[in-house]
Amino acid sequence: MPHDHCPSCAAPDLAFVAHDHGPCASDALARAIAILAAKGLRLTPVRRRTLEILLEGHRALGAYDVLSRLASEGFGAQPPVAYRALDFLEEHGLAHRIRRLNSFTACMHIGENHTAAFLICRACNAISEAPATPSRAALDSAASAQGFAIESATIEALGLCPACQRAAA
Amino acid sequence: MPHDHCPSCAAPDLAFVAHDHGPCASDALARAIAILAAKGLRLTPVRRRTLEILLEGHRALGAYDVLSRLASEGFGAQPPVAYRALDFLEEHGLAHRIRRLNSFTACMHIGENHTAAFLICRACNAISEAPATPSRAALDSAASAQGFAIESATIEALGLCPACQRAAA
DNA sequence: ATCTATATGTTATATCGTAACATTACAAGA
DNA sequence: TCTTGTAATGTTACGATATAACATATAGAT
Repeated sequence: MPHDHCPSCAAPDLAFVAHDHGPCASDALARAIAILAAKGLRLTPVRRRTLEILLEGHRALGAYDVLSRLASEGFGAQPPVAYRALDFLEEHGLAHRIRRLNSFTACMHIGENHTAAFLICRACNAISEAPATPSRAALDSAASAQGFAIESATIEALGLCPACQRAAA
Repeated sequence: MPHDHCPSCAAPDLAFVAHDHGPCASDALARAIAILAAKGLRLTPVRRRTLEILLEGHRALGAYDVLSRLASEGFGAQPPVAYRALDFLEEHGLAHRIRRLNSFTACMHIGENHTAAFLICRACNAISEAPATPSRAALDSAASAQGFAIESATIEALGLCPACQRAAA
């Protein structure tokens, strides 16, 4: 369900475009709070901080990167601390796992019911969450041709963002 | 480039269908030999055996699974032995990496120039290589809307194959 | 205030993957 | 045939990613 009243839905993904990132982050955080409240789930300090860390940029962070940030801020220092927070965020649609990088990124379309496709720049590591509806529909159709029932889909592309293409040329 | 003269191109993927698997494997091996010969590359004993192991079924094997098989047959017993063979096969289109499972599966469409989509049954672990052309086209179009140049795509779906859906019902 | 479910923290270990370097086999030219 | 450069295989050692199992603490309900 796209929100046409909000900037992040109307506009294409800004990951590859210079922009004021503050609103991206604060908007996402506000949505996260609303969604968890609606579901009766708790955005505890570790979880909130983990989400904020992911929201610092359009990139993916490994669990151990997140962990060292958390540890330096007084949270637990062992892997399950990070994995649990990240898994919670992913389970409730606030973050995504980037399989290609064994890492995690904040969801930029919180609250929209979506399959995400990720464009991963191999040069600058920026990650854009692209509209995946058509791609997902095509995948659904290939799956039903074999009688396969999809429960979750992973769609990721590795390549070069516009700026890094120019830099490489 | 589909081969309409060969069974594996004309027919839909057989992973979820009971079938005589012998031809799948021997056909794939024959194609692998032809392709490597054409490129002047060597299908050495480890590489060949690794491919044969992957070709034993429509499923994915972890690098360490492959490694223990290789080791038990007198090949080296250290991880790089398996990873090198697997990476070689992937690089030349004879095998695919399944990101979702951190594992590898034989390519069932060797020699066809394709982006693969994988249907992964979470109950029986069978893996089907589905036609991904439409899905990939949609992804390309989402990428170019952001000026992103895709170099490689990962399209995977987790769910239930027909037989396991019936078993679950 | 107590109870219960949830969340956080720990130790320990499993699993996946690669860097660096020594040794062996191979193919191509002298 | 013999050298010789290159590719392939093997090793040790380690780094990176992830989870099992269990102890402690906290929030919210009664």
